[in-house]
Amino acid sequence: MTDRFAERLLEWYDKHGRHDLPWHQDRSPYRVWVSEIMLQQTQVTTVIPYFQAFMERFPTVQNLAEAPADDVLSHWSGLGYYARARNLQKAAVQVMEDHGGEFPDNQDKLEALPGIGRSTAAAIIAQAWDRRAAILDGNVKRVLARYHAVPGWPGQTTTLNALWAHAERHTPHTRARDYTQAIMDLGAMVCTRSRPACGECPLQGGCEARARNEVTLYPGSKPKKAKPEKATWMLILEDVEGRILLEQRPPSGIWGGLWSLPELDPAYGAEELEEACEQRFGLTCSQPDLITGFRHTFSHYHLHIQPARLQVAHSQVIREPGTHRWLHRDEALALGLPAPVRSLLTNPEQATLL
DNA sequence: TAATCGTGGCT
DNA sequence: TAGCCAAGATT
Repeated sequence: MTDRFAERLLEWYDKHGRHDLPWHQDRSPYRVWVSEIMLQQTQVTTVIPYFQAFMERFPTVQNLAEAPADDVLSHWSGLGYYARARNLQKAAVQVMEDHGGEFPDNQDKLEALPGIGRSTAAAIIAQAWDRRAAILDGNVKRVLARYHAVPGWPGQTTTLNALWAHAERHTPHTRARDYTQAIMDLGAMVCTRSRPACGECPLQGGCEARARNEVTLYPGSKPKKAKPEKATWMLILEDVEGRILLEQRPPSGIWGGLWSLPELDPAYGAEELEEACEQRFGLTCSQPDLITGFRHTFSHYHLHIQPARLQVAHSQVIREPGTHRWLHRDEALALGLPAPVRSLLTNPEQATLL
């Protein structure tokens, strides 16, 4: 290193960085790990309340390893990317069984745990043990792509390799913990995606994109593709006692492992729903009431959700008994539910009959 | 290599 | 307001 990248960055961090986020007090490997997983593709302000509740319910890795899977998922409900929650508990079990309850403190063994990749492993090493390890999250990618005017978008291998090389080279041998926090804070607070505050940046003197007056051209943007439109029936099956039928989704795929409302193929017409419920669940239902549908946008497609409410005479489900439950509304909301299902059940007054 | 996996904030 | 994107990892 011939420039003073890390030095300038740390000086800025001491004055302007974030020093008191919830996971900054008591930086045990367990707390650092949970925070890093929650923060994957998720903004800090969203994570904070989830982190607090999660730590209160699962204070140690042993508590997490021994908890019911439903309990873990319910604490993740609304946070998204639910494979993170499933992997989190798998990893907790591995830490207990393979590492005697102590987190491994090196890159390779951390990456062997499910849900921990190269950047997250490095973040844990730097934050928990204050040892040198290069991270490369969205903030660091943006800072480095601008500072070095790295062409291309980070999805390309050559671009990604270049960014990793810069990340490794800039990471200092001292104050590794502060440095990793500092470069993320810079990306989040100064070198932002839009309207970066270059005038307040400690690295403005060496920033190649700024020298070219092309800051917002970096990093390159990912090529956009049209999102396909999909549709589904979402069934609100209600028995005479006001209980609702919940169905646990398969472990992989969208909302994997979460409890949700039963769905039917959109190829069914409204007049066929009653018969379909009979076939699928062995339930005798009333004619469906259709509720105003809505469009839910995912990263890769749009999903038109068409709710239908049916009254059920006797509440028994013959098929797949382990994956269905009749629950009252408040009991259902205590489970892990997808966000649109949660809002559908939370605001029934918003549901207009068609 | 490219698709998949969620939700909420921002513009 | 519709699209972009965020403390990425997995398949």
